[in-house]
Amino acid sequence: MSKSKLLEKNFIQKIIEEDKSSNKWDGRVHTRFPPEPNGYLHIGHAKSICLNFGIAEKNNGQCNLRFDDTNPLKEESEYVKSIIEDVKWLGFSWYGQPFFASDYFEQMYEYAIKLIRKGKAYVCDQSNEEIRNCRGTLKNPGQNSPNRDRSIKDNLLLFKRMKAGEFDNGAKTLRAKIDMSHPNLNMRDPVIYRILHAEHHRTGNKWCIYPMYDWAHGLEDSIENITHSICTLEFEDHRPLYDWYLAELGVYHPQQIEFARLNINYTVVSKRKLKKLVDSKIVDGWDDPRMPTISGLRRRGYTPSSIREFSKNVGVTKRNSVIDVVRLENSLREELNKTAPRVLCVIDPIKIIITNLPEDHEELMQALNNPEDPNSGKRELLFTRELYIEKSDFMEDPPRKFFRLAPGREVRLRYAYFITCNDIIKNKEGEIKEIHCTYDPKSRGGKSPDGRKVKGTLHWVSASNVINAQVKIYERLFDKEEPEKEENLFDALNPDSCQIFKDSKLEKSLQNATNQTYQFERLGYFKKDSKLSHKEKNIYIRVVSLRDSWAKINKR
RNA sequence: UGGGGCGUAGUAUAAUGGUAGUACACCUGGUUUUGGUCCAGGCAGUUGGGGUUCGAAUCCCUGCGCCCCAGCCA
Repeated sequence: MSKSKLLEKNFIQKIIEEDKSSNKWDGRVHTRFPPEPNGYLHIGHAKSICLNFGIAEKNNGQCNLRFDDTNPLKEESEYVKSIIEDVKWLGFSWYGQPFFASDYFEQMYEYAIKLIRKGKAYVCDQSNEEIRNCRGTLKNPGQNSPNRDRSIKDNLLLFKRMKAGEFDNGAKTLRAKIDMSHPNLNMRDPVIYRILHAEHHRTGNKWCIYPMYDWAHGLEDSIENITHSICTLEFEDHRPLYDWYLAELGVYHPQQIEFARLNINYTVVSKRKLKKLVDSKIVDGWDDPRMPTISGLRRRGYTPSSIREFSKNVGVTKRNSVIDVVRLENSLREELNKTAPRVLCVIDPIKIIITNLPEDHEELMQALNNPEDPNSGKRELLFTRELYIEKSDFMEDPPRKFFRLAPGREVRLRYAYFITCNDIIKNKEGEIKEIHCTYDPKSRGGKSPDGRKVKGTLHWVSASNVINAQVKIYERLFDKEEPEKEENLFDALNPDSCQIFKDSKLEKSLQNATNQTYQFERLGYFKKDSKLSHKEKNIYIRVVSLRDSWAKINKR
């Protein structure tokens, strides 16, 4: 708590505190989260959501959820639905009902007429290409449109005819009359309305002219009485235009503040690129557990609180930065370590025969449900002559630092006995079929009365008391640190981002498993894939691995 | 000088002109029936150069580097 408290005062919060003390907005704080419904929300949006809703919460203000749906060509109600679900899931509640920019189309249109009447906007006949050619370059000024000095009367008439649908797509635009030689390209007579004969997901065919972002966004903020309009850095250049429109209209004028968007290594946070992954079927939809979408993280097993904690910890500044993806994973591990019940499961099994045990031997061993939580209680594990352990926990010819089972070596079976490997049974192909061991009856519970120490403790399950399951181990989707920088996104893909184990053996107690996340001891956190599992089939996915210092040593 | 931003350990982020701190990563060691957790310690930083000042990450000057902008996308 104190740790995160220190991190809470970012530069935006400071601005807000200054505004409060100067009573700039009568002490109000009203933010908004304004997604365009053209894709699913991702972890980058989560940061923005946590910022906007968090700032409002912290300052006893409100935050609107507003769909910035001004482009009928890209937007769908499927996305609206998912966005609502995702924001809710993250644990935030917005002010009133969700708002839609499209609900303000009429008002925006009236404001445009007001601007025309003021002589500050004109209908332009130039084509897309002509406008581009006349815009000038970064270093050279642009040229005025031939229609720039059209009379107010003509502009009014033409604009009404645009709205009435008398012109084709792209035939005319409404433009602001600012300055074609302005050093900021956004101020060179920007387009306010374009003609788009397209069906809108909410207004249907009522409109054939649609407002551009710069025009629409400030008005939306103004109409909703927003105080602080928080957006990302690339809109810094648009702020002069945001301010110009609201000032010319003489309407309520919120303050736009820009912050740096979230970047995470080994992942992409671009709706366009994520859509490409979905459309090309490289992933199993927007909610594929490898996707950095909110829905993907949810299916993967991320908790809302771990995402909120992460968002808070990465901070809010104006510098572009790249956050290490392990910080996201760590915030999840930190929570799951405290909450996840432990079980013993073998993902990639190999059989062990305890040769000094009778065939029908059955013995119940006591196991802690969670060593981190003394109130979590105990459960029983069945110990029998035939067991499974993890293939990777045995080596025929182990390196020095391998603490696990090997010929002649003694290890502990968690919550059970010490066992020693005596023999290896192979098939004709030379593959190991079973490992023969003897157990030390005096080491029951995992302690030896003679004080003998063993270095390794292995997880295991009884061969006669298991649940069969399929387990999916996900690795990062990209193996390049900055996949966004790759010329071809697909070149950055990790070919082994999903490994499937079809013959995993789960501890029997999991037959009553709920949808919660369990720790498979020594392996990581796992949960049932609620989308793919059904009664006859168990599919578990690895939510996140445990920290693995052995893997690190082994790599060297 | 087209315009707008940004430069603090490997990464990220703090520090009213007053001891450059924190987290993650990395390295040591301790505890441990999870090579997990936990605990202790270590490594490591103000973009360069000037100036103001008793004192500069912070103020001034001047370099250098990085990001964004020429959609009728948002």
